[in-house]
Amino acid sequence: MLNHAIKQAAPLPPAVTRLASLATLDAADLTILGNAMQRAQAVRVRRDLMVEGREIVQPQLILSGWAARVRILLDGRRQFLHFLLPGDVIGMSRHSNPIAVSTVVALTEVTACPLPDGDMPPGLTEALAVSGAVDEAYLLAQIARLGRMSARERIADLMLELHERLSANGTAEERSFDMPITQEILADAMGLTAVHVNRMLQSARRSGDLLWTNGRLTIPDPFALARQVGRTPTRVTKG
Amino acid sequence: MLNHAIKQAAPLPPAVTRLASLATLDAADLTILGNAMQRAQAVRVRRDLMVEGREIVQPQLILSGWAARVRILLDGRRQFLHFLLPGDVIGMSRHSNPIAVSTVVALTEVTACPLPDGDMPPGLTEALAVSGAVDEAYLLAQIARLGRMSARERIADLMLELHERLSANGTAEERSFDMPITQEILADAMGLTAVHVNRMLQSARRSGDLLWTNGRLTIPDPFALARQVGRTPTRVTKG
DNA sequence: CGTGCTATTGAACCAGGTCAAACATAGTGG
DNA sequence: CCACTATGTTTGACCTGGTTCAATAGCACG
Repeated sequence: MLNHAIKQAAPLPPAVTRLASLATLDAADLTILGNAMQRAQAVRVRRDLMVEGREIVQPQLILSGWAARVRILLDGRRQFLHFLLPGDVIGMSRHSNPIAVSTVVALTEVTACPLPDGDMPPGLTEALAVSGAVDEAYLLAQIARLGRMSARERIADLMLELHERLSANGTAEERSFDMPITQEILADAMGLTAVHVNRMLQSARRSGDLLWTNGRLTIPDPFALARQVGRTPTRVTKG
Repeated sequence: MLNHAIKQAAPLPPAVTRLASLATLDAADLTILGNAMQRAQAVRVRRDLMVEGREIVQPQLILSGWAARVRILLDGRRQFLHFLLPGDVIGMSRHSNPIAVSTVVALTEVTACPLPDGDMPPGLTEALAVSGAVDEAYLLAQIARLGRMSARERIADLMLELHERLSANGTAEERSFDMPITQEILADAMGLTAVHVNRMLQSARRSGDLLWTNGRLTIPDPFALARQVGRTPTRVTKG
């Protein structure tokens, strides 16, 4: 079938794949999205996409690369709150004169495009609303991880979450995905030190739970690992 | 002035005070709110106001008492994600067929009323939107606390947050407020054990930072304590 | 072929956890 | 009015998961 052949030749961009997984998008939605993506801009590593306390100019959609929401304490301690992957939205808000409640920094080279902040066709509106709900669910998961899981569990649980999220945007394999971050960044996301993260990763590798080489993370048996840490997939809508 | 006299005689309920602090409410907003509050219902301690994974029937507004969002791990470990105080809203969502992403449990006897989930006058709509943004800010603060603060700092920071929030709904004094929870609940909110919370509270009392007696918490010098832990007030709108 | 990250390893240390017992305090029922 | 129970707080002794500090090694890049 022609349609099929075309799809194979030109797969959807990850950001579109993700949004389409959250709500049904029709032609009008895809047009708006396509236009927005024309205005994509590159952001270099370590540059901020958004700064805590500053007015939010426009919501943005991550098209490629990894970013993160981050808080820095006065003495320099750093906590990553949430990773932002292709298809994730930043700076959405439903009220007037919003200011950013966290800084967003690029962890790799990132491309992102501004999103119209006014009215949008219903499919896209719904997708963005669902995206917001999913984000909240991941924030809650992060709290439970930091508050009540051991270092081993935190890392396993986060890897499963990333696998789930990258699967939703079509950029993960069945048991592996690219993870272009350092152990130090992972440590600052998990409330641990880089040294301890290193030791836990080695221990996880020895036990066959996780392998991380050349920027690629492999989870030999995602299902078994999920059972082991008591993880269930994140859902925000019925049906 | 008569108006003044009336206000003194019948101060606004905490929930209204809070919402009015988030957006300008006019007569139409107050009418809707007043009607909703007629349908207030009591919820007993330990009862759930909402269960993770179940469909959200209707958003609710907390009128009195304390509740919390909570996650329980498979082996029974418990993490409170966020405290819910009078004026807080639960179960708001912007998408269709939402399911609850966390359980909400009453920590004390609670009264709450259902909120219309359709269209509302603009002031109330804005207040609820701002409320959602504030909630998100507090979730982020909780992540930073659990991930990167010491036990002492976590407790001090949370107490300052509660003081800020209870001030916004008019139920806190300048340097104290009622805190009707146990040390074990506090521990499960801070990712600590009850034993350690107890020791930290005693140490905080000895150093004059916090006193907690007869269910009332006193912060002798909130301003100094905030400076000490590097805390700045939470803001989500400009102006 | 130095310079700057990132990853790895070892050894000593400590914040916070665990376990167990004692000590309130408030109902509650007899 | 007093035992009896239940829930919460406090204390002590000991233990461990994770940190700290420091040194080494790998690797990309100019």
